[in-house]
Formats: sequence, structure tokens, C-alpha cells
Amino acid sequence: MPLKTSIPEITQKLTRAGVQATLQRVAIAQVLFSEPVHLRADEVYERAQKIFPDLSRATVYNTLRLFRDSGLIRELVVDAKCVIYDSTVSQHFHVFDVDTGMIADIPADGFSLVGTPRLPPEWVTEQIDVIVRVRSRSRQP
Amino acid sequence: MPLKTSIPEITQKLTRAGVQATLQRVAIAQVLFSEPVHLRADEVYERAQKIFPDLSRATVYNTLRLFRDSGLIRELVVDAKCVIYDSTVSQHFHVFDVDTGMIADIPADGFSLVGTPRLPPEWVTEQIDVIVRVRSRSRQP
DNA sequence: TTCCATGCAAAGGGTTTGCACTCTC
DNA sequence: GAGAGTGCAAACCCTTTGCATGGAA
Repeated sequence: MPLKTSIPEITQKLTRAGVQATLQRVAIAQVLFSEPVHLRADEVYERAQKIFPDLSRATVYNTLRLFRDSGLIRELVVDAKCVIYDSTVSQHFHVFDVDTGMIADIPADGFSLVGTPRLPPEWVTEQIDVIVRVRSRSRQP
Repeated sequence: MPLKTSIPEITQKLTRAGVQATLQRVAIAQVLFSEPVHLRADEVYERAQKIFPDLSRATVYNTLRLFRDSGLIRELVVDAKCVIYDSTVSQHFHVFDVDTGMIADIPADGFSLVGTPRLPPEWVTEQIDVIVRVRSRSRQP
């Protein structure tokens, strides 16, 4: 569990990724990088606003896209109306509760992908998403 | 590669799944079950309309949800704005071209999930999605 | 006759865009 | 001063919903 990350550390992280560090972006980055999180855009907006009150939704959306394109965060599409931003970019799997929307990382032990997909050579793999969709036994139809 | 499926076969398939076979639903089912497909809702609508011209979008959306809940088709969320309906419901993986939106099944050989996720016992796994996101080498940034 | 299914149009909700303003380099 | 970044509100787009009509059991 990483502890709170300092402003200089965050600024450096953005700069290294080729992202200009503005006050708004640093606020959003603090929300995302202080600890591993899975957040929807509106959750990022809410939390970042507490750090930087004059923050608009558009900036949050723009920034999330920018961070994603810069490889700082990963976008998980678990539901048609629920894109989740994951601050952990290394390869890992997810569990998703289809009823509550809860999402979590899956411990790697005893569960993994083996081999590589046999694909035409002109394709380069960008990312592999593994999402285990679960439902609480009590809600079982 | 299954050949075209006949109307009686489709009607039977729906009935067995507990779905009342109406003309609209049979038209939609023909689009989905004549061969393995990966289609967006609007593609299903377009194709089904050729079979049954007086068909509304609402009915297509209602029917797709019904088919999904009945286990006849599988819903794949590959992109925030792109839910895809897959007429193959048995466990298999997908490749998704992030640039073109193309989606295809992955040959099972040499690539698979091993083990089972270690999850709290109150959770029941409904479905496991494996999506390999690829990009054409020529479009590589 | 009582449901269930359908069609239409309007509402919904998250995301993106256009444009003017502000800040950074 | 040029180019980015930001904020606001309106536009977008796919999907769902409400309600009246029509068909099946």
C-alpha cells in the first residue's frame, strides 16, 4: 500500500510521461496516484474538486483521456455505462460484481493466462483485459 | 460453420429458452443465429429490418436484452460506446482492434486461462471475459 | 378477456465539443 | 505572443422508458 504521494513526486511523474503539470492535472493525479484505485470519471471529479474546487467536468474527462493515452492509467470498460480508471497499469485481472458495480483486483496466485494468442503478425497486442463477472450468491436468480 | 437456420429451428430454440416466438423476435433471431456473429445493436436492427421491415429500434433493444437474460446471446462490452452481441455463448476469448472496432474470436489453441480465481465463497462467477486489445502495426504510434 | 409484445417519441445520462478566456513557456 | 490548457454550456449518441395500440393465449 503506497502512502500519500507528494506534489513534487506527482509533478515529476507527469513530466516524465510527457504531460505538462498544471494545477488541475496535479489535483487529478493526486486522486489517482496516492494509492491504487478503481474510479469512475465522476468519482475522480468529486474527489479532485475537494483538492482543487474550481475544476470542471470537461477538464476531468480531458485529463483522464490524456493520462490514459500517456500510459499513466488504464481504462477498464466493465459496463456500457461504466468506464473505470485504474491507477495500476501493470498486467492484472479484475473481478466485477454485476449487481453492485464493485470492482477489485484479482490475486494472481492460481489463476493466470497461459501462452500467447495466435494472431496475424500485423497485429500488436496493446492490452489484455480479463474480467471475471460475479454475482453475490444471495442475489442469485 | 453452421448453415442458414430454418424458421422452425429458430422458433424451437426460442421456445426452449422460454422466449415467446413472435415475428419480430424470429427475425432478430435469424440475424443472430444463422451463423456466429458479433454485432452492435444498430447492426442487428439494420439486418433484421431487411427481414421484417416494420420493426422498431425499441423492440430490437428489448429483444436483445431478453435474449441475453435468457442465455441465448452474450453481451460483450469492448468499448464504452460499443456493446456487442455475440451469438456464441460458450466460453471463448476475443480480439478487438482498438482502431477499427473489429472483433473476432480467438482460436483456443495455445492460449488459455488456467486455474480459478480465488474469490470469497459468496461470489458466483457468471462469466469470464478475456479481450485482447490489438492495434495494426501500420497504425502504431 | 387478460397479458404480453410492439411502436413511437420523448427522456435519460455519461461523454464530447465549440468557443472564449487564461495561463505557461 | 504563440500554443496549451481550462471552463461553461450545449450538443451528441446510444439506450431506456411511458404509454397507447395490437396481437396471442
